[in-house]
Amino acid sequence: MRTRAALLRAGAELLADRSIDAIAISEIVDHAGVAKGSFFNHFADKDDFADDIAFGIRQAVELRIDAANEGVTDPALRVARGIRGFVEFALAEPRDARVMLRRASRAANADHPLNRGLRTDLAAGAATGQFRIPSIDASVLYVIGVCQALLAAIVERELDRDAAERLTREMVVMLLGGLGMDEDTAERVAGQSAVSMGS
Amino acid sequence: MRTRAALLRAGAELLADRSIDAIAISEIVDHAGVAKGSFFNHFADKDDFADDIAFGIRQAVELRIDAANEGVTDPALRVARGIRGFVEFALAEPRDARVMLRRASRAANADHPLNRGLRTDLAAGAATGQFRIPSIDASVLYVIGVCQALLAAIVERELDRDAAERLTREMVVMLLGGLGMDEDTAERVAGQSAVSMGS
DNA sequence: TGTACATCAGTGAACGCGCGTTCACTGATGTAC
DNA sequence: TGTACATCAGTGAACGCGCGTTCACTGATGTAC
Repeated sequence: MRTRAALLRAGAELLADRSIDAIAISEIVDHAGVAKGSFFNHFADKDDFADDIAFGIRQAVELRIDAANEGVTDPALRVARGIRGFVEFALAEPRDARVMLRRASRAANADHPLNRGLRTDLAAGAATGQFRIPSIDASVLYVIGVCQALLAAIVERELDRDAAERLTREMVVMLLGGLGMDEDTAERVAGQSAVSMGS
Repeated sequence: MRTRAALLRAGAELLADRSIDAIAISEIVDHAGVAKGSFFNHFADKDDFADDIAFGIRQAVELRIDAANEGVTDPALRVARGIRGFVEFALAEPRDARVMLRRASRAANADHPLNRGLRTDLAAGAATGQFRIPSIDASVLYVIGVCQALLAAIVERELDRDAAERLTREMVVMLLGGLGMDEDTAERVAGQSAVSMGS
């Protein structure tokens, strides 16, 4: 299965800059260093191929988010660390992050599986009163928007870890402020979520 | 120039659903009801064509935003009404809004001309103390993110004016909260920006 | 261990369709006199 | 006003390249005996 893996890797690299429709299969196989016919041993067509890549990326992201939030119960901290999980992913796999952002419109709908945890956290925080939000639906959308803008800035500006860390902290403070937390608490939670990141 | 206009209109319709690379020139001219050769009387190639469409859309958006903020000086109200301007655009020209969002990654960089006014407003609000923000740069990004998520929800869910109005108000309240305004003031500003919208 | 055979990922030449692009031509509109 | 000519947007048939897709073949690996 080395061929399949090489194709997926090549595809992810090319998809970071262009849509699948702008990429020829010849380019993909050239980039992967395999024969053209091999492509069709593994994928029905280009769309199937792109879907497989997107699926793999989504799995990798979910892994990071879940790892970031393991054992954490406080809703505000969970939201903050969820954002951190995305940022970690963007720093570790910038090409994959670009592919994810390119396809983001589909993930932006508030019912997407990736957002089920977020919805739960926001509802929990609203229930305890630490979040004061106009509606769960709007707040899910709100968090997604802030998170996407943050990730887009990190990958497009190619920020290093320090710069990304700084920007993330600033964005998380504003994010939590918008969820109704006072400034001091927001700062504290943002700080807490930061110290637990690996360097 | 009826032919050129027909091509641009057809292109905008097709670009709402697919990237330019996934659209054949034959499709565009069929959709526009003109001869294939005519395409090359007006555009050098597909990318040139797509750029022209994007330029036209950006002009239309700028018109709406400028109109929304004419004579308004209060920074918070300007930001809120700027968002309203985008929402108005999304409601009036949903196809164009989809094209804009599809190309949004380019507009997401905080120095984009569309964002020059936003940056000024945020700096002004920070200066008067009505905004308490960690940095201008991060807050520009923050507003862009919230606005894009809002627009994406409106056009993807095909919300009607009432539903869009409700969601917009909720998002603007959270947005202003994140910029450091207290909840009551944020509610008041969101309300003020709403009443001045046309029905 | 050695031999014969089966399997199947991988190969790359070949094919033919559909695409972007060209171009000789048409016909409507404007202009000179 | 009428005539002759120039201009140029618009046309659609034609072309040929590059693409997605196919397929007969190769060679490595596994299995039976």
